[in-house]
Amino acid sequence: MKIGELAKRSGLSAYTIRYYERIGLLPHADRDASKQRDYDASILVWIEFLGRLKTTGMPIRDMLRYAKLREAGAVTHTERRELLKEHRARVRAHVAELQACLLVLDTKIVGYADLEQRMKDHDAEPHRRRKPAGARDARPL
Amino acid sequence: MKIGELAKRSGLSAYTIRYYERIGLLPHADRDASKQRDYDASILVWIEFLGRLKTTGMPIRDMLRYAKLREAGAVTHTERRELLKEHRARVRAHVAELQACLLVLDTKIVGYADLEQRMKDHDAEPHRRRKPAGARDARPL
DNA sequence: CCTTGACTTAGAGCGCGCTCCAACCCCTAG
DNA sequence: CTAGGGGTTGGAGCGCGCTCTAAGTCAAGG
Repeated sequence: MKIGELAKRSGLSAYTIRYYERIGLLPHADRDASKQRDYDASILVWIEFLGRLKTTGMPIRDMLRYAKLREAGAVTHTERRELLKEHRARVRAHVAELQACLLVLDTKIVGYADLEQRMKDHDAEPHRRRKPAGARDARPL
Repeated sequence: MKIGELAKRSGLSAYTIRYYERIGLLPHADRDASKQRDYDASILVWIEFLGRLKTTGMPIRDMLRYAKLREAGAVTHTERRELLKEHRARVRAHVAELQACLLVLDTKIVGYADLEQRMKDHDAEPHRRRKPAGARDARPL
């Protein structure tokens, strides 16, 4: 597989693939007779995994650490596992943070909806306070 | 409150506060007699909210849109609400993506743990395959 | 009075992660 | 034979979000 096809299949641009190779994120690809990169399909698995690390916010320099360990072979399993565990902890913390922000966002959005409702009420019947007492409010539970 | 104190209280640097004012994320602060920014504590609420937008990955140009609407007053409530709803949808999608990645990470981490276990077993008793049949494996459910 | 230090401005610089360019090479189809 | 469309390289450029610098003003404390 040449770089153009790998680009299509992986979703990365050819520019990015070459860049990743330059910095060491992708292993130096074998070249064919005319010095063009010739990829094995197995590289896709690695690229996909890199994508997940990226999605979860891992900076390139850390992916690089992981890539180096990977290239160093089986003796680095423990180290890689520790690296991933630390990363996972950070991602979990980040997800929790996002969920907290989502609650705030919900509150804010509901707040705007309320304000609009009140403005409509005000336009329609300026002397009532807040909502008109409707049937749906009769039993607040 | 002067910029130095606001920096401490908000967690932003004074540089960043000035930068935010320059680009319009923070309203132009009133200046005291000697032309120094003099803040009201209420600005902290806005900065905190900006922080949540940032945490949730909103780019500055979108925060700017929101800030402009805010300055335009109550007539923009609906628009602001829509903006936040769209943002919320993106954040929710991102959280879902992260959670999917976390599952992959979990699998990967367990995989490394298994490999290590097998290597130990192999060192100890090279002729057995995989795990020694222990009590905890007797009923796989 | 003079120093200290926090403040002011416009603008330069930085780290990240690409993205693209220039100039060249090589293979294939018409 | 030649045009087109891929590939190669090193290095420049970009968009983002700050971060810092230079040169200056100002107010309070010793």
